[in-house]
Amino acid sequence: MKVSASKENHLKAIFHLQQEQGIVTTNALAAALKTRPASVTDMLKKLKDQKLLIYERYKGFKLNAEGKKAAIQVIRKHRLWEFFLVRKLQFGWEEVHEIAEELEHISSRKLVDRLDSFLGFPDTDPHGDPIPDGQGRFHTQRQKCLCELPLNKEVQVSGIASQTTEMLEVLQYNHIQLGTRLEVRKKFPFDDSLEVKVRNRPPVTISAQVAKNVLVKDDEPFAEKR
Amino acid sequence: MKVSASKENHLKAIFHLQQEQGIVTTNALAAALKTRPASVTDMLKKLKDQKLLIYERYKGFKLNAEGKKAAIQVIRKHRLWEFFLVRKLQFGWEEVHEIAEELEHISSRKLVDRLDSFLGFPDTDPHGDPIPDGQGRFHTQRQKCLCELPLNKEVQVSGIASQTTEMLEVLQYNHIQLGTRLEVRKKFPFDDSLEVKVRNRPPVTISAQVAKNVLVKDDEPFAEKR
DNA sequence: ATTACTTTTTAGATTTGTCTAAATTATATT
DNA sequence: AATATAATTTAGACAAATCTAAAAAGTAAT
Repeated sequence: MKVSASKENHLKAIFHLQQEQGIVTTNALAAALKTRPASVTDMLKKLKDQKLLIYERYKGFKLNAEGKKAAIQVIRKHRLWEFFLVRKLQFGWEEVHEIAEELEHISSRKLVDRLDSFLGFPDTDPHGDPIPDGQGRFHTQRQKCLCELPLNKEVQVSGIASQTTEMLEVLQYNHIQLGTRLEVRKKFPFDDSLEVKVRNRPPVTISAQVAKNVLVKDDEPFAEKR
Repeated sequence: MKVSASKENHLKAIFHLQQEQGIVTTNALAAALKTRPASVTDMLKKLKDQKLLIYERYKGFKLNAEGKKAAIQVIRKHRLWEFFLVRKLQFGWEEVHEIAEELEHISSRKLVDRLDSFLGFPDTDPHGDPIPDGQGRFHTQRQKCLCELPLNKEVQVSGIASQTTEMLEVLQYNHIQLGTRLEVRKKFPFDDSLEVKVRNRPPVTISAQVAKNVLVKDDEPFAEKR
């Protein structure tokens, strides 16, 4: 049973959404994929027919075991290719997402496994997201986000949750990137913005929207992967 | 102006055919692509509209300068990925064609150039075919085939023209692969089959059909690429 | 040059994935 | 509970790439 590139994109997006929400809605998925609700409905029917999805109309939906397995394989491919692009081809971590969106649809299972081995079985991609192994298991925890951090504790940026160019622009402007050491100095309850102190720099203010997407690891130094 | 994967496949096939024939026919292209003449005609119109093709109905067709440039870029991608798969991911040279057929449609130009650099700017792919550089120039000559070789001259296999599994099966059976040193001992005019002596092995007989697809380089040792 | 054959093209259908606009179902408010 | 609003689905259309069957154009052979 074949899964097209478009279906893979839907599976992946559903997987991510249901991580947060449990059940996924048509509108949310349409927004995530930059497509229309009607198109999502069309696709849902196909995915249901292929028994990858639990879905009843007007009721929301989520992946079943098969669907999750398929989605995780796509995520695995995406993250391995990102790792390859950054570590082997010297791409910047902020420019690999788009290319990996294409590479993730190459179908050969053997290719993915060989690539994994070639890269030394990494467990974290260049944005800090965990890379599932060949059996779909994650070996790394998801990082905490800046907004749920105690004050005045120095941490290190270990991942960026969203990779829109707009987001990355803000981060670059504030000299925050993967590996940056920083601490949260103050929280403003009015808009949940944060005052953040980056080592050796004046403090800057970060909106809640941005903070939500900056993932950090407590303390231990950022290990450069070879 | 976008060129879909299918269009790229057509461009590539036309390029190869016009190397041999100068002008290409609808039936020949349909056969090469395992599609139908009617489908080819449809695609020809699109390629003509995109000004990649010189084409008048019922008259045959060929790529113009733009079309050739586009085709060569696809060939470049295909052969670089094949090289990558064999040299970096330890694939056998007989199994990479299919995967490269997918990888060749990844669009990022930067990716291709970085890959080229990462691989050390190889000029020959694992089947012995020349890899064009970033400007579309070929730096290597096409190899001669076994059937047009003088008798009793030791040469080295530097390429396999066709990669069907059936072909490769015959070669494997006769212990012929990339790098094998051999010489042609005798030609049988009746069916153009050849008696071939592989170094350190008893002589074997090779059909004309197979010989046509075994490409060799005169003498100089097979340089292992790093 | 007329007929027979081959090649190529056209006409019309199909599949996949998308869309808009309208209809339907669910939810929220009074 | 009735109604307004929001979310979702259906209906119908479209573009891309393919197909089959039939028509048209070109080629060859007497």
